[in-house]
This record gives sequence, structure tokens and C-alpha cells, in this order.
Amino acid sequence: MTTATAFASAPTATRSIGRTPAVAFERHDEIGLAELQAHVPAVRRKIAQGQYLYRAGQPFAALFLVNTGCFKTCELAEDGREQVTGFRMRGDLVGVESIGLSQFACDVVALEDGEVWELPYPPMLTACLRIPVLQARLTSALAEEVRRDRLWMLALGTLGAERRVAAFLLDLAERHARLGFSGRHFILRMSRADMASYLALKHETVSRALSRLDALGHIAVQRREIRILDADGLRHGAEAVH
Amino acid sequence: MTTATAFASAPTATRSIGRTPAVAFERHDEIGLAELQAHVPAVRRKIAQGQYLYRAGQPFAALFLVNTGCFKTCELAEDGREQVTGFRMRGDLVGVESIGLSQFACDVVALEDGEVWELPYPPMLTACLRIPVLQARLTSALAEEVRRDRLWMLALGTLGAERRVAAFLLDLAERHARLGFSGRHFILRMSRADMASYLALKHETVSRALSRLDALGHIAVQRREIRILDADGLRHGAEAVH
DNA sequence: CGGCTACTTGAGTATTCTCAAATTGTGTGG
DNA sequence: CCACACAATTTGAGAATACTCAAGTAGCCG
Repeated sequence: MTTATAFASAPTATRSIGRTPAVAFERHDEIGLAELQAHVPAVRRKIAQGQYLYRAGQPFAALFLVNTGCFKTCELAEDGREQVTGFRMRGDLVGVESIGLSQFACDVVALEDGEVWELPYPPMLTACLRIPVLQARLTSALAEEVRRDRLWMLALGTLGAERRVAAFLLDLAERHARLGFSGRHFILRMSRADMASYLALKHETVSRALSRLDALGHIAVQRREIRILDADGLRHGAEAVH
Repeated sequence: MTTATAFASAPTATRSIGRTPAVAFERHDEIGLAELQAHVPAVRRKIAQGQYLYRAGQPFAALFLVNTGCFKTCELAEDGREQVTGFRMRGDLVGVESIGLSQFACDVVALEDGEVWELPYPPMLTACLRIPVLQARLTSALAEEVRRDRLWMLALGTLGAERRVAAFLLDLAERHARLGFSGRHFILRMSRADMASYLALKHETVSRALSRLDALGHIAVQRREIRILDADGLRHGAEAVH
């Protein structure tokens, strides 16, 4: 599943929820930030809510490592069809899908104020040549991206609306927990419409599914605040596997 | 879109269709077969219809370059849910999704008798270190895989059944054409059930969609033989974008 | 030429979507 | 700080799409 949400040091209204940022640097180092910094002139860049990190068609010149905030990646077809293909948060590497192209292949939008490390790509490439470990990690990150997308395709193809929403919440919870925050209580960074697009549903359907999961006692929903009350209930939901 | 079908020198009943194999080696060289052969002990391996090229859980030790035949990649969840995530044909590199793991992450099954080049991974890695171009191509191949999957997610999320089937056929046609075969007349290598799984539909729905596209005059279907009569009709189908 | 599997088609059902309205939040200006 | 306008969310009712179940047909293998 490709999803996300976290708010390391998110400066938003609901910041009261969630523990201190502090930890949760592991994933940065998974892609070798330490080695990177020695060879690639990484630049911190702040992005305001609603801003594009990049848009399809802009020259591809860098990858981005999310430090704070939450971003959505969107595919956009010529005929206007549009789809959210993932949510990226702290520790996620953004832009890898555009490697090998001269222009970015999709849009990335900040769902809240955030900060990224911009990693200029040519320097990144030469660094990879010098540091095999870095290369291996980049490759692994790409492969993992493929696996995530495939798992999400499996969910889309085999789960009904309610279980799809449940799976999404579980994925968020897990990513959240991995970043050192509570996996049982978090704030959705995206609108119902964004969730719906990612889940290949309509926002009304997502809303209904959330209400129903709430009524079943599996979660407690209050607008964007989610509390996981019964993870197993969510996982094995009553709905049949179709 | 992640799809495929081709039959370079397919030894099947319907081989009469399509031109001679001969050409269509470009994609092999896209990933640097020439350079590869000098450094990686590639082994030809024949796979019979229905055989697994590999299964999830088997030790990951090689990538595979499809020479002939058509393969499907399948995700399988612990709870039994199953989904075809793509079709691979001549020139496609198979196994990249498992890079970075010790075991393969999915199943790959031959839809017809075929042959692959087995590229042992450790030698592949060291070759990449020596030949930057090869490394770059591997990375590009991975990134393209991500883009394909994302485009397919867009289709799944925004198109109704009939247009999904149409998009699938157009994708097959294009890949087929790129391999030097007719893009207007080809044989499906997969069953309706496999198509359906990939398209996140039921096989009956796929069947109906094909019949309807036939009735509309956009295609001519006869079991697995497809003739594209009106590509634009397929592309812009009457169905509304929902 | 069976027996089998794959495919097609029909009829009724279920799920999700569409359209519409009500509600709750949020941000802004007075 | 409150009132208002706007955006996001929830909920309902009916419609549409895709699914399920079932039967029938057609090609393939032995």
C-alpha cells in the first residue's frame, strides 16, 4: 500500500495530538542521508500547504526527501482524469518515478506546510557511482515503490469500499507508528476527496465507510481525527472477500 | 499501464497471425543486453505454459529478461486474495520488484511456452558497478515500472468497465506494435479471468465489455483473437468519464 | 468423439455512484 | 469576540454499474 501521514513537527491546528518528533530518523538513513550529505549538496526547502513540490512537465533535476509535512502524488491524464496515487511523509523519497526522464511525470502537492531536502539529481548520480551502498539503496527504494504500488493494486482489485478504507487506515497507522507516533490515534492530513481518489471511490462512499467502521466500533472518527479501537476488527472486517 | 502480449516466435496454434519475429530486439538493448552478456553469465531458460518462472518466497537470485512467450505477475495475500498485476512479454525485465529482498515478492507464471534469459543478480550487481550505463538502465527500468503501475492505477480509478477493457486492448496493441507485430490484429495470451483480475473486474464483465465493443464496431473479437477496427473509438469511447 | 475448460449471455441482486440537502468547521472582517 | 461566508463532511434516496448465479455454447485435449 502506498499511503502516508505523519506530522513530525507539523505546525497545524491539531498539533496537540501525537508525540514529539525527536526519533523517527531511521528512514532518512535507510536511503543513506549521512553518506549523501557528504557528496550531494542537499538543500532544505519549505513548502506551504497547497503548493506544488513539482508538477508534471517541469524539468526533472532533483529528488526530494520529505522531512516534515505530508504530500500527495497525483497522476493527471490529458483528458482531465485525475488520480491520487499516494501520500508521502517524513522519510519518503519523492520523485523517483521520474528518474530517467527529462521532466517530472506527475504532480506532488503539499497537504500541509512542510519541508523537504532537495537532492539535485546529477550530483546524486555521481555520488551513487562513488558509493555503491547509496546506489543499492536508491535501487531498493525504487523496488519497494513498485511493491507498494502492487500491494495497493491488490487491495483495489479485491476489497470492497469498506475494507479498502479500513486497509488504508491500517496502513496509515503503521507508517505513523514507524515514525514514532501513535499508531492508534492520528490526524488525517488529506481531505475525504483525496482519500477517495486514492481509494478509487467517491468521497461520499468514503464518508459512509468511515461512519460505518465507527458504528461497528472499530474506529472513532471525528472529522479528520482517527482513533483505532480494534485493529483486528479493521483487518478482518465482516465484509466478505469478493 | 502495465500489460502485454506478443509472441515473437510463439509456438502456439495461432502463430499464423503476426509477422516474423526477426526485429524487435530494441528493448533488449534498452537494458543493455550487449554489455550485459560480456559481464553476466546469462542463461537461457525455457518455461512451459503454466509453469512458474518463480514464486513468492523463493530465494531471489536473478532477474529475467523475457525472450519469447507471455507471463503474468500475480500478487497473493495471506488471506487468499489474488490479483494479476501485469503481463510481461518480449523485452520486459522480470523480477525487478524483488530487488533488495532475499526472496521473490510475487508469482510469475508463463501463459504459453516461452524462453527467458536468466540474469544472476550478484553478477548483475557487480556488472552495474563497472558499467554505469547498465546501472542507469536498470534504474530507469525500475522507474518506468513505477510509472506504468501508476498509469494503470489512474485507469482503474477513473474508468468504467468498458473503457478499462478498451484501454487494456490499446495498451496491448501498442506494445505489440512496438515489438514489430501488428497493432491492429493480435491474439490474447491470457484468459478472460486473468484479464478480469488485472482489470479489477469479473470475467463475465470483461466478456460483456468485449462483446459490446465488438457490437459498437470498435473491435472484432473471436475468442482470443482481437482486431482493432477503430482505435479512436476505443480511446474516446462513448462512456462518460466519471 | 467425449469430457473438459473457457467463454458468452441472461436475469436478478448488491454495491457504489449521483444528486441533493443538511450539518459542522474554518477563516475572515467587522 | 462574534457573525457570516465558504469549504468540507455527513447523510439520504434513487439510479446505474458491476456482480452473482445459472444456463448454454464453443473450442480443445486426449
